[in-house]
Amino acid sequence: MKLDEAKKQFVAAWGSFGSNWGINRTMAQIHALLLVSHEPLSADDVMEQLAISRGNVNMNLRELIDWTLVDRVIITGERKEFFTAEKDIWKVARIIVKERKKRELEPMLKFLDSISEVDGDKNDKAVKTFTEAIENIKKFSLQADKTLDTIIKADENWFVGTLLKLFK
Amino acid sequence: MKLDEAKKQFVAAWGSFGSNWGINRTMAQIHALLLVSHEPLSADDVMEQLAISRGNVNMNLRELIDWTLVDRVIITGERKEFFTAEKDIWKVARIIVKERKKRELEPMLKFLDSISEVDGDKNDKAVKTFTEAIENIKKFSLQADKTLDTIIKADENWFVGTLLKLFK
DNA sequence: TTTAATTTTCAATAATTTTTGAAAGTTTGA
DNA sequence: TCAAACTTTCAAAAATTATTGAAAATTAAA
Repeated sequence: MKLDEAKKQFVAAWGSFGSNWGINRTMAQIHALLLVSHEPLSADDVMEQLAISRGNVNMNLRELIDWTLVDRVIITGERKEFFTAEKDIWKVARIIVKERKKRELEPMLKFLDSISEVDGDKNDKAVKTFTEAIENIKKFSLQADKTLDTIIKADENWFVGTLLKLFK
Repeated sequence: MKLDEAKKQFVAAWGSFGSNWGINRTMAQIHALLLVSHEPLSADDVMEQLAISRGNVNMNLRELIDWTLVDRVIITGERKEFFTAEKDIWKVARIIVKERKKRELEPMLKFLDSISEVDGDKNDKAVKTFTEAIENIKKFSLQADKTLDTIIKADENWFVGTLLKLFK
């Protein structure tokens, strides 16, 4: 397969993969494009290669920078800004875990606390089912939170070593 | 807080949580409603409590059953079908992991295999960057696949025991 | 400064996804 | 068998989300 064709397919696949995960398609495509580029790209490069508008590129690049998945780079002698993506996939995974935890899990934990106390007889089956469900979800989420924290802090070697051994 | 109010808030929260994860909001809301119900609900109950149409309820319940998150139950003397959700949150998590792995990770792995060989000089920086990126993503995905398999097979005790200890 | 290059914003528009609801299909009891 | 109860389907409509592109803002060279 030709390099350009393979790149194109990868960008498309990564885009649809991302959109399963609440990340918009274009954002994932730009990320994919930068992941497989051997040199930094300008906004114009991205516009051209993905055939999308300047505004769209700008907004999604900003979002990627916000996630710390992409960095602006200065190229001497160039007026334009250029962009590169973090290439270490373990680091990428840790960044995504960290961001999603912050944006989703932590608010959920806060919310669960806020509804854990309901009026009424604790022996009432309806009340009991509800409070037990919430308690279990809270326990689970706290555990997930801790586990994810450890993963975020861990490096690849820890992962491949300890965890892989554990999961033989 | 009153039980009904707490339930309503939980359903709304679970719905928006779900939609971050590529699960449609209504599907997540129906799941939430069943999670905190002490008795099975009929399609009419769901329609009424969530104020949504019959068709919508039907389609999303079918999807939930397909995911094995919800079961049909027969109530003697009743003509209608009723529905309950799996209440064990660890089991729920394992089901979701399993389904998403099947629907997303496995196709991605297949795809990565299909583009790993590109024409051209292996010393060409562009080719090298691409093949290395794909190889790394493949390695990562294979590792994730294995790890998730172990999690799917594990039970809660294993989780809380071994994994929690590991993650002190 | 001034001006040209570049980036950002955002209202309008387009694309996509979800929901509705009525008609068609199925099941069950009499 | 019939008919009422219930479930499923799916085209059209509504809601949501993403994209465009031109104008405004910013930046940097001269």
